Amino acid sequence: MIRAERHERILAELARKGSVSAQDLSGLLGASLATIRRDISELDRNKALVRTHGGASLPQRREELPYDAKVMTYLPEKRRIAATAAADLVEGAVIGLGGGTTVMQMVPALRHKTLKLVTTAINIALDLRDAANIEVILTGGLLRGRTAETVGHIAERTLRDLNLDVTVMGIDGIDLDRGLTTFDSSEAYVNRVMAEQAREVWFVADHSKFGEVLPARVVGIDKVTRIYTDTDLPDATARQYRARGIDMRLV
Amino acid sequence: MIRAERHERILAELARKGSVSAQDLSGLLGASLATIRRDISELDRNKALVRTHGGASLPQRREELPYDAKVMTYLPEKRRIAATAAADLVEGAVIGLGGGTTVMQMVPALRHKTLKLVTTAINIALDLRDAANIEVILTGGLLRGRTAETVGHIAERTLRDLNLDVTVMGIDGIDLDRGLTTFDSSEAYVNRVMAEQAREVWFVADHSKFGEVLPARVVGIDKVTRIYTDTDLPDATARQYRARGIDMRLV
DNA sequence: TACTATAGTGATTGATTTTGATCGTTATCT
DNA sequence: AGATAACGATCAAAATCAATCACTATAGTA
Repeated sequence: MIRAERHERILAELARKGSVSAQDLSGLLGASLATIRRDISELDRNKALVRTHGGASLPQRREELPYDAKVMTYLPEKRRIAATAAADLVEGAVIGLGGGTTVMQMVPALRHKTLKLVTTAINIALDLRDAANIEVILTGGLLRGRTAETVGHIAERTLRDLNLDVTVMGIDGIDLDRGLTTFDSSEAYVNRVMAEQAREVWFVADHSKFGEVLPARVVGIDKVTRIYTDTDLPDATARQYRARGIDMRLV
Repeated sequence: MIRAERHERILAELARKGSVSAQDLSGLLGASLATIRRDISELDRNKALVRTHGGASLPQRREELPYDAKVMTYLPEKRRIAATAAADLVEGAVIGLGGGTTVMQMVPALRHKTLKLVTTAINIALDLRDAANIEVILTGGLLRGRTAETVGHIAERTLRDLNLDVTVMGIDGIDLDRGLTTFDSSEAYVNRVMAEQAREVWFVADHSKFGEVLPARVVGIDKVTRIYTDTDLPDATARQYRARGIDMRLV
């Protein structure tokens, strides 16, 4: 039996039982324990299963965060920014939430508010699904694996039928001339629609995002009504944005 | 038996009974008291249960308990059923997936296939978002907290524009006369639409769901083309369904 | 064809982890 | 308080693991 076939059958057995011992696999596949262990180790490296003492079991895919490293940078600042922005949302409002690590940090502060949330990010939706006074509407659409956000015409159509009081975005780049920009153009487009449907657009991000220009444009600066960022933003920069009529909140 | 299996069976026993003695577990799993105690301690550290004098009992967070118990009941059967149904999906097909604990168990087996999935359940979407050859489309709509499924007109509209090869449903009740039924009428309606959009409807559930009739009707029996269940289903019952032209697969 | 390089497999060995039994201590029940 | 059961700590036995090496199959090269 070739290795690829053994791997498939190990995974099939795992899907069937939840966990298997190396002994059983050895008998089942007619391969030695050494070979089974090598197979299991390799599949473990590929994250297809988790190796345990005596065999293997299914990986627990419980609500883990999609970003990991990105989440950690400027985390205290992100928390302050997110908590302040969340507190400023008026009760009962209809809020659009884009994806991004900073917006994600709003979740704990949103939990006890009364709001109607419209979001493209399924991890935000999952975290807030049991909040008593929050109504969560998912845009739906094609799911992007990296960011756990939905994009495409389905998401767009859902958004076009909704009128939002405020859209809160945490985008990778903001620049006076180039506006809000991000990596992925399909995500950029959905975020643009969400911004267009809202009376106000709030931008939340730590100071490192200022001056960053990325490939895909979301909206121009003039669409942004308010910005929450941290106090490390240079005064001169803050003044430039205020001159464009944006309500700057440094926390 | 490896540790992962013992842990799962301890939790299953706990979900069923509410509390168990170390003595009983020792007899049930064929492991010594010392090992059972070590297992219980470990599960207690992971907050999966609470250790008590003489055994273990369920943790206090009452919110999640009904769902956890539902996941654990007939888990081995659900795994077998789900893995078999998943393996029978032809590569490249467009599949509709409803919610439910049995459908959820298809995730590990779906991971390595090439499919286009349309689902109302965000936990399924989240688990499969990083699968290489799977395209996940979320219906979107209003999120129901208890089941993490989306419902309402947004979900319906998304589904109406899609043609599915197969819809796989795991519904709480199936009855020859009353058809597929569930608790929540809005979830029932979305599932009905998903069934209507599909060329085939596969029903997956352990044998305990047969004969159950719940308030909200999804579709009649005649809409179901294939049923996967476990071998504990009485032969007479299986024959009745076969007489209605349904392809019964007992695994 | 014969030779060689390479990768995969299975067996062996000593190291490591897990397990089950023992025993003094602690908790629970009457 | 006394009896009983469960507990934690400890240790030896058993199972599993990692590392290594020899054997086999295959492909490529001369």
